[in-house]
Amino acid sequence: MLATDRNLSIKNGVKPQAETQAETHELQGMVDLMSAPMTFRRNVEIYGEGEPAEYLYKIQIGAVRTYKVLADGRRQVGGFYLAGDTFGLETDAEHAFSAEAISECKLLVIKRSALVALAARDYDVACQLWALTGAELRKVQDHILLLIKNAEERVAAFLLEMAERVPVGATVELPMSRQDIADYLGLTIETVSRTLRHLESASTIQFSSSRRIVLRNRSALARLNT
Amino acid sequence: MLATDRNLSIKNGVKPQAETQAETHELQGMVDLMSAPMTFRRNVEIYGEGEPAEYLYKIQIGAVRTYKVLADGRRQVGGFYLAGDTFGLETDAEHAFSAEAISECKLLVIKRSALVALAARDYDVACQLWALTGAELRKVQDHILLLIKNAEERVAAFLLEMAERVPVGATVELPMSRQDIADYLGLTIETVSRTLRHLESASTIQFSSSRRIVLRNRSALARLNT
DNA sequence: CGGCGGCTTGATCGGTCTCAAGTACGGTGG
DNA sequence: CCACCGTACTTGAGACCGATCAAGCCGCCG
Repeated sequence: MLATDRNLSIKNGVKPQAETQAETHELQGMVDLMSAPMTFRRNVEIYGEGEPAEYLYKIQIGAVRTYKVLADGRRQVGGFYLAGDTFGLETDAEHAFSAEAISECKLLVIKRSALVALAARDYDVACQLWALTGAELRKVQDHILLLIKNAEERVAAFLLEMAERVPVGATVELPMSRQDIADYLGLTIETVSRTLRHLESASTIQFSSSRRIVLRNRSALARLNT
Repeated sequence: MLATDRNLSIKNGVKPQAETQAETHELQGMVDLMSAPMTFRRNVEIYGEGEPAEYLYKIQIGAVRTYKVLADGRRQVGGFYLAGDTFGLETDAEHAFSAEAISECKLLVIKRSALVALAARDYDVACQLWALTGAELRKVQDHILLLIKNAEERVAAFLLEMAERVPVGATVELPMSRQDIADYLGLTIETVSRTLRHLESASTIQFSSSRRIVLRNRSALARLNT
C-alpha cells in the first residue's frame, strides 16, 4: 500500500495563475493541479499486484520498476520508469503488477477517480488516458520481441533503450541492479554480466563503473538489435 | 492492405428497429450499425505492420493471428483472435503488427474514425475503446509471463488459454498450425510437437487428431502453469 | 496412386543456466 | 585515513534444455 500517512488532498497548485484555461485542460496541467507529492525510499513498495488501482503516479525524480513474482519465486520485471514517466494507470480495478522504487523517488500521485471524472467532461483528457494505455501497450509489445532474442541481442536492445531515455551524451547511468536487468530481459544475472563484459571486450561499450556505461559503438549495438 | 475490392460503406444495419436508443449507445450495438462484413481466405493478410490503422475488426467466424517478422526472418505471433474477438484497434496511427486469417474468416470491419467521432460525443463509447486497449494490454502482459517459462509450462499455458476460449467440453479444436503455436510461444515447431506428445504419454492430454486435443487432466496442466 | 504440406521423431550441437568461488565497491566505525 | 563488512558484481566449469539438422510418417487431394 501507499507507504505514507500523508493526506492525499489536492495540493501542489503552484502553477502560474496567468495560465490559460485551455492549457489547464491538457493532462500535464491537470496532473500538476490534482496531484500530491510523495517520496519513496530505495526498494520500498509503491503498490502491490492485485491491490485496488486508485492512483497513478508520475515520476519527478528517481526510478521505478514494476514486476510480478511467479509461484516458484521467479520474478519478471515488466518495465522501468524514469523521471517524467507515468505508471500505475489501469483500466481494470486492480494493479496487474507490483511497483517498487529502484532509487530514492519523488513522485506525483494522482487519484484515478479524479482523472476519470475529468475525462467524462473533457474529451481531450479521455484521449490522453487512452493514449497512455496505448503507449504502455506498445512498450509491452516491444518487450515481447526482446524475449525471443538471444542474450547478446537482449542486452544490446536494453542498452539502446536506456540510452534513448537518458540522452546525456553516449553515457548511460543505470539506476537498476544486474538482477533487475536480468529479470527484465528474462536472463540470469550471470549471463547479463558476461554479456556486458563481452561487449566491453569487443569495444562496443566501456564501463566507467559497473553502472555507468559509455556506448562506444552504437551501430554495433543497433546491428544486434535485429 | 485490405485484400478486397468491396466498398466499405455503412452496411449490415440489420438489428431489430425496436431496440432502444440507450442500447445502441453500447459499443456492441454501434459496431453492428457501423460495420461492413468482409471475408478473408486462409493465410490472407488482413493488414500489414506499419500500415495506417483505419479500421478495427470483429470476428464473426474464423480465427486470426497477429505477428511481426524480425529482420532475420524470425516471426513472433502476438496473439490469436477467435469468433467474438476484436482486433486491430490502435491508439497510434499505424498498425504495430500484421494480421492474417488463420482459417476462412468472416469479419465485421469498423472505421476507426467513425468510432472515435462517436466517442467524442458519447463517454461510454470512449470508455469502451479505452477498455479494449486495456484488455489487450493485459493479454500482452500475460504473454510476457509465458515467455520466461520452460517449454512444457508454455505449452500447458497455451492449452489452458485455448480451452478457456473455446469452452466446448474438454476438447480443444486448434485452428492454427504447429508453426503458429511455436511462434506464439517462442519455441520451435519440433519442441512444440515433442512437448505435446510428452503430455500425451503422461495422459495429461489425448489427441483426436493432430489439431483436436482432449484435456484429460486439467489440474496437471494448471500445475505446470506456475 | 503419387505428391505435397503438416507433423513427428531421432541424433547432435550449442547457448544459457546452475553451482561455486573470487573480486570490487560503498558505507560504517575506529 | 584505514580496516572491516556486506552487497553487488564478476568469472569459471559443468550440466541441461531446447535448437538445429535430418529423416520419416501421416493424411489429404488431385
